[in-house]
Amino acid sequence: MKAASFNVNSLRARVSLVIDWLKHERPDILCIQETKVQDAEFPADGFDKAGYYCAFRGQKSYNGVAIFSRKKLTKVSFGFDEAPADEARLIKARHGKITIVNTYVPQGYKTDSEKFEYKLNWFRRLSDYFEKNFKADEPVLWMGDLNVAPEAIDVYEPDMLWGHVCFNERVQGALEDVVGWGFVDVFRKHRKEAGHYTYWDYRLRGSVKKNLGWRIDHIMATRPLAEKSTASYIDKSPRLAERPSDHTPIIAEFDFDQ
DNA sequence: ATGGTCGGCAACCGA
Repeated sequence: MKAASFNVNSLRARVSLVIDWLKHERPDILCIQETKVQDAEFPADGFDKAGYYCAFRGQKSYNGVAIFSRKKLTKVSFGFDEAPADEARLIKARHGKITIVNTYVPQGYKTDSEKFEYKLNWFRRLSDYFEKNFKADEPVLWMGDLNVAPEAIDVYEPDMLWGHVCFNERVQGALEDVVGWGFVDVFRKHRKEAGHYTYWDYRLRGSVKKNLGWRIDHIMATRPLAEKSTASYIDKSPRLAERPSDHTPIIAEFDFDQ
C-alpha cells in the first residue's frame, strides 16, 4: 500500500501534472491540499479515466483539500464537528481498513497575530478530533500540509528561521501534542538525516536548486500502520519541475493488507 | 543587460 501527500497550490493550474503523476506513481491514496477550487468546478474528469475515485471540499481562492484513491472511499466527512468546521482544511474518509485524515493546517501569518492563535487552537481541536473519533490501535493515516517543521534538521537555516510561524517552540509543541495521541512520523522513521524538504519558497531565488527548503508536509501513521511501513521518500523528480508547485509530494509505502 | 514568485482574481491577498 502506497500513500502520498502533495500541496498542489491550485489544482486547476496543475490537473494534468497531478494526473500524469498518479499514472506514473500509482499510489493507492493521494491527499492534496490548496486545491483553490470550489466543488462545482472541481476538475474530476481525468481522474476517473486514470482509475481514481475522489472526494473533495473546496472554497473560492483559498484552501481546499481532496483525496484520490484506487478503492472507493466511504464515510467521507469534512471539517471539525464544532464550528468553525473549516471544511476546506480537513477531509476524512475510509479506504478499506484504513482511516485517512487529510489536513491543510492554517499557516498562521505571524506569531503575534490572531491567526497564529487560531493555528495553535486548530491543533488542539485536532487532538480532540482524534481522541473522540478514533483509537490509536486502529490504522489511521494523518497526512497533509501541517505547516510545522518538527525539528531543526527540517529547515535549511534553523538559527535564522527560529521564531517563524512554522518553526517555533509553541507550534512544535502543538504538533507534538497531536502526534502524542498515537502517531509516528513515517518519513522520519526511515530518513534520519537533515536536509530533506517538501517546501521551497517561491520568493527565494533558486531555493529548489540550492535546497533551501522546509519539511512541513507529513505522513503520520498510528502504530499498527507505522510498524508496517517499508519506505518513505520525497519526490523531487524532474517531471514535476515543468510546472512546479512550491511543495513536492511525500510518499510512504506499507506492507499492509487493506 | 535586465529584473528577477506564484495563483487567483480584483484584496494594496495568502503563502
